[in-house]
Amino acid sequence: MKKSISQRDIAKALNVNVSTVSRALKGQPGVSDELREEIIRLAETKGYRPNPFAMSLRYDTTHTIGVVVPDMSFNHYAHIVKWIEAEARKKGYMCVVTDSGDKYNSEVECIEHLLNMRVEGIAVCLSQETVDYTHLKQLKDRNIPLVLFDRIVDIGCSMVSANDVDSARQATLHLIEGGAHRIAFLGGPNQMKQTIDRKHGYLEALRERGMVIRKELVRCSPVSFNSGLSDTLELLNMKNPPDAILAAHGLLAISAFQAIVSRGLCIPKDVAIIGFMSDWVSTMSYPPMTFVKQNLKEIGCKVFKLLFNQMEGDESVINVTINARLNVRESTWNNL
Amino acid sequence: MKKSISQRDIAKALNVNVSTVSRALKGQPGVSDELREEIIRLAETKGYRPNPFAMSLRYDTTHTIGVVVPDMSFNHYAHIVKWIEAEARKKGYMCVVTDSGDKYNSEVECIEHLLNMRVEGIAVCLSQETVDYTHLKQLKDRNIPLVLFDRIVDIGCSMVSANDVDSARQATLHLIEGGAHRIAFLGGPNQMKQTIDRKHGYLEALRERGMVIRKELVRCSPVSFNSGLSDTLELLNMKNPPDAILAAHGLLAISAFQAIVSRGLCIPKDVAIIGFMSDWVSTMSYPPMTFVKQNLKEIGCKVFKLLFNQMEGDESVINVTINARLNVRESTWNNL
DNA sequence: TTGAAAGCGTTACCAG
DNA sequence: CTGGTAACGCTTTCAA
Repeated sequence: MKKSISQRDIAKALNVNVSTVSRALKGQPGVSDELREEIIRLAETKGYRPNPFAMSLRYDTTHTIGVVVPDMSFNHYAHIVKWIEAEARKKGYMCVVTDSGDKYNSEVECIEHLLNMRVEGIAVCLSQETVDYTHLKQLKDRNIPLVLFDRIVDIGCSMVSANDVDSARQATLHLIEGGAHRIAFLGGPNQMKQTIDRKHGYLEALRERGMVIRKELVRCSPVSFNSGLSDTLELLNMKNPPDAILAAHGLLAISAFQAIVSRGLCIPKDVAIIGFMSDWVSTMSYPPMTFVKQNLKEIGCKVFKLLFNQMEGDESVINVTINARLNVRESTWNNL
Repeated sequence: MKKSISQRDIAKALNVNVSTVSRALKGQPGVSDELREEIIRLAETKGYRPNPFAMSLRYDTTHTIGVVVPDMSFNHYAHIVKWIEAEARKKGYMCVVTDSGDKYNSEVECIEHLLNMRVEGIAVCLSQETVDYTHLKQLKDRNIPLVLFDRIVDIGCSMVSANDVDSARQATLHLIEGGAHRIAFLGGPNQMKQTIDRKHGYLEALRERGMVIRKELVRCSPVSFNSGLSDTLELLNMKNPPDAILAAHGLLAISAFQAIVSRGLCIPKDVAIIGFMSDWVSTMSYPPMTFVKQNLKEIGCKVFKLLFNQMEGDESVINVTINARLNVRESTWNNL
């Protein structure tokens, strides 16, 4: 790799002092116009770029943020990252993206990796395994801005998430209004606030409508295609199988859908289904799936904004909820 | 942000010289065992981390790579990035991911952004607009390792891509064997090598089987949902509409599929379809879509490996092809 | 208007 | 075995 040219190189070539070059390039007073022009010209022709590492050393600032997501190959997370990165770049920030693979250990490693890099702020979407938050609280002690998003937990830092309780409630109400009597809930591990909230909304709707809550219809397992598949198959094997399913994660929605189809059952006649999931898949399925649509762009932009404010010194802890809303398609009864 | 502690801090606390601390921490000879132990202990309790920026300054090396993709919210690219990042982190490299939004101007900006960051290598998946490669050739002049992937172009650097010609050929042969007589091709802009190659494979198959090549069935437009939709609708409006479609990009496959369905046509009876696309969507569609499956993990890992080798000084230009293969489902005739 | 020097964190080299 | 110092690229303060 060719060595890049420095202010010193320019100074030498022009037989002036580095400090003069620095002033000239920064547009500071104290350089004659002709000399300044000459310096700038040479800098441009030689392709001078300020060395951000020297800058970092000097100012103890890195202009870099870190992001941790559970799985970049899952559209939902990647889509949010896209907008975090876009906003960051607009403000001149680098964005180091890391993938925890939905594992706690790896999440800790990612944070460690980012700390080593001296990022100025970190945005995290928790892994489904995470129940210990010391690696995050540690950030607070070190005064490193932190924003949780999507899968959050209340540890006293800013967060951005969907209105999980209410959107799940709305979805469940929609199923009830369509005539479902035995609505199953498919969620992630029970320690995840996201799962708890969505389950909460589900239960709330049932209570509101005076429906019986059946524990056996509530399945909370690790988020994975296989667990979604087997949970759904078990549900369908019951003496009294559910006539509707609310899947609280995209993967679970996909696997539940396929389980239903594999049984030769008709959607929504035999079993209706609603998923928290992304547009493409829900549009392409047959029948098209009713889904809870989240505004991923808004989430991503807001995450960076909160992070940025914190990095600028704003100490306030803000909890932002981005409204998701139900898009009704044919996997439920869209003729109500 | 709390100032992190440095070797100097440790040295001061222990009343020794920084250079001694440095040696102790690096495990170099020239420090008494007791002193070394004391230094290490203090470093640990104080939470010392080497400052990578000081390191970068010292060695003119950054341990950072950059990635440019057209659209992180599109699963295909995000999935590749996931594995580039994973491999990079394994080797202690930071991975700065940027999203060009499939725009040439933005791609140039991304490269610029990465160069400012002094990344040691860059992996690029070209935007569909890119026809001018000076921003990439410039990297060669500056001796910055470059690997192109997925959407590549031959400018004398290492590349990783799918066997586009042959997989398109295989897909087309499959359509022909299923009885299709008028096979349409849906591709991206004509300057994209990926489109050219896939079209080439398509034409090769037609010629092989002695079929007439109909120019009006070949549609190359910008890659977007809307263009795929309107191109397909126009095809279906023809006096002699196609009885099969080969869609050379995931978005085009999705939009073509929906266009066909919106016309009330039956897949594959009226129109068969094969797409270059990702697993989830093709599994969830009805009927499940026959698709060209790429090994995205292998692509991502290989990209980093090539980049890494170059960063280690390997000058060889390597062109890797990762075999994709046809997964036959019900959007074509899977009973052949 | 310009130059010289110190400092950011680290390492390498040379002296003691 | 340990200390001092220069160097990496840049900015800032002070002196000329």
